[in-house]
Amino acid sequence: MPKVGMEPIRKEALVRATIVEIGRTGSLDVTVSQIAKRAGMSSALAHHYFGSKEQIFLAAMRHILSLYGAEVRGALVMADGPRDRLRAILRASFAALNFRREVISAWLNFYVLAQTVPEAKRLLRIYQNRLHANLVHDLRKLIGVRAEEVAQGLAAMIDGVYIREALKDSAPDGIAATAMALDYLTLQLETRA
Amino acid sequence: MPKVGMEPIRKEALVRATIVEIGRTGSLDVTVSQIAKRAGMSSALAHHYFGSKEQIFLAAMRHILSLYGAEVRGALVMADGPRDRLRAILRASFAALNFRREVISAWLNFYVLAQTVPEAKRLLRIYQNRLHANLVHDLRKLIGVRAEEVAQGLAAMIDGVYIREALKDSAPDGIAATAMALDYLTLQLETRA
Amino acid sequence: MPKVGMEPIRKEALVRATIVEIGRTGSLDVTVSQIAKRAGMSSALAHHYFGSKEQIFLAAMRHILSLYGAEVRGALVMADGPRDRLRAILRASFAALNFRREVISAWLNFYVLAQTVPEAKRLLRIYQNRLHANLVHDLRKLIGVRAEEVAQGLAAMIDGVYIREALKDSAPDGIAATAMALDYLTLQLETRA
Amino acid sequence: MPKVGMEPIRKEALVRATIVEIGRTGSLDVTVSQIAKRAGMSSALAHHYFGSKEQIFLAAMRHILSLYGAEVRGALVMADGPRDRLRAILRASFAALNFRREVISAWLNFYVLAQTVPEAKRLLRIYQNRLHANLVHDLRKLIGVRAEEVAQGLAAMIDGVYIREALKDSAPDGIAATAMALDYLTLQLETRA
DNA sequence: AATGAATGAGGATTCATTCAT
DNA sequence: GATGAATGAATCCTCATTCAT
Repeated sequence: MPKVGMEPIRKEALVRATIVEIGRTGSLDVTVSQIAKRAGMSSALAHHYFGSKEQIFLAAMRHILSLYGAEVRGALVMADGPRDRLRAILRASFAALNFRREVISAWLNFYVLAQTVPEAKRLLRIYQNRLHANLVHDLRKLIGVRAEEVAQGLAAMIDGVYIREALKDSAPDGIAATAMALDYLTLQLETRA
Repeated sequence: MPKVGMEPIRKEALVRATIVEIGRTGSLDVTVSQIAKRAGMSSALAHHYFGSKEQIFLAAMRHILSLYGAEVRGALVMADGPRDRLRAILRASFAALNFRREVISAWLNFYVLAQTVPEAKRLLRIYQNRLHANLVHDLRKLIGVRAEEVAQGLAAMIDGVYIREALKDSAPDGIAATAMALDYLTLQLETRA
Repeated sequence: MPKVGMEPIRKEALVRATIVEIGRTGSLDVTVSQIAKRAGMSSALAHHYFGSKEQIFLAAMRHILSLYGAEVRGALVMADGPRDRLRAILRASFAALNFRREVISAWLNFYVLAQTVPEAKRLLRIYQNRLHANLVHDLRKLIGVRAEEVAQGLAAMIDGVYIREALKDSAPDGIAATAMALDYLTLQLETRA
Repeated sequence: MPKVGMEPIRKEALVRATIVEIGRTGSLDVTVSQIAKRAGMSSALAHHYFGSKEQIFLAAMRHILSLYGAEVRGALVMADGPRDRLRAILRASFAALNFRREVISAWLNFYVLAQTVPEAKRLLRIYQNRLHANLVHDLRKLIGVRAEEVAQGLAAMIDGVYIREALKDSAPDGIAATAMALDYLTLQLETRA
């Protein structure tokens, strides 16, 4: 019997390495060799498991999106009531696991990837739709018809904070980011409710 | 007779072509040949004028940033009072000239470029600082110490709207974008003033 | 219980698969993995049994040559007299078993292989020599000294018909091919005898 | 003004080098680098002029086919009457320019290429059709309805002689080859006319 | 000023082959 | 016997950049 069961291990290592490398260089101009090397294997093996560089990138995207999704779901479990749930979503968006240098850089680059690769666009849209649905779901109970536009505003603010973070030299500050989004939310609820 | 004074003409053609090509492909993976071809000249000439691909990109950035700067300055000239000036800045941000498909795509990609190329980062920071200074200048008169954070929020929202636009299939909607930012501003002024 | 006696079974499966794959792609650019997959095993096992890709190809050649040899011998058994024997050889050359798409393509490619691999050249020469000997053996009885050149002509015609078949879209027509060769033979015998 | 007019020179050098390399290795497993090196340039330049390896091969085919065509046309110019013309075609087929080691090897490999590359198949078919048309044209005047099958036989013999030449160690013998084909022709004409 | 010519460096991908289990 | 794991070595192709004219 052969050595077996390496596939998931290798794939995960490659996905992590991809995110690290994209974060490190700040761009998608990362070679498969670099990724493979950081993941501790040959580039040939990386191709063996993923078939192409594009698939590696997409797997990395899925990983990041699922991390984010898990964070949000986890936060919602413990939230009580629409107001609390909305706060939970915003907090999760800037939680330490997602709001890291490399992950932020990866997000930015995935937006670029989505311009070229349809599957990347699809994945990013799923994220956007899910976030929007979550926000609207709770906002509706609080501000009715204005839920839609406020959800758009919140989403824009979240993405905007992310992209601006990519320019800063200092470490990402999730607390401040959360505060800013919460402030916008509070304002809307107080005034329009 | 040698052609004289071609330099600025050639350079501008290349800058325009660069923005178009980045917008078309949605990435910085644009070859100098593509750019040069679209600008109606050989790639050798492009190098002759700019020295390197990086310089071409930077010139394109400067162009876009100066377009934006001009739009804002133009809007401010006709504005009267801090409230009106703030509105003018937001309107200028989503004015038809800046809020075009290609330009939006270029912005997104310049954020990526800034991760790698120091000069690109510097240029983008100048834009951010100027915007921030403009916003704070007028906000301070209206909401005092809270000016800083509201300026951050507005800037994040502007960038967020831009980046999200890159994912949409429909044409950019400057009116809706402006409305969203104005709404945020109004809310802040009404509540915190 | 260890599986015993698998070797000949595996080897034959690989040989058949090799011919099929060469026929399918029409070239020697066939990967060991493709061959192994079609033969229902891993490429590692293919190497285990044959040692190298080259050996797999050579085994396939031997197989095809022995198929041809068997066909000819079978035909000769039932032939009576030199004239009849010559006709039998020609008929066997275009018999259904040999004159199939894949086998024809394999022949063509084995001629190419023989340019590079000495053993392949040796095998092909054995085929040529045997055919020549067979033809001359009987021709001598009929046309004496002219046997040599007529044997050359017949052999060339056979190979020519094969190679030209590789270009056709329609299925190989053994009947027509046989008729053409027989016609040449008859002509020689009638005129020169 | 730039250095100019190199394209045809480079292209021809590459075509020649391709034929030499295919002849030398006896297969299509020739790298673009090998070809380019022999042609005295970088592989990048080879790609610049031809776009792809496949196009280089096709150009080499066209070259060989046009050489052959020219040889035949040249021979026909001086031929008088159908019998003479047929002899001229056969002689041209084995004339020194075509019946060289490398060219023979190239022919063999082009038959292989035609299995995979449609354009190669098309080119080879053009050659076959032209040869067939030429032969039939003159045969018809001499043997009427039997022209078709005799043309097939002659064509098969020509190709067969070529392919068998690829196996020999000694230098190609155009005289003997021509004699063999002429003999077949003569026989047909004498008997069936 | 302008460009065709030319290349070095690099990158994605493939594949025969080996190895550990 | 059998195979998943793993890689080194190629190979095609691209591209920024330089140069001669």
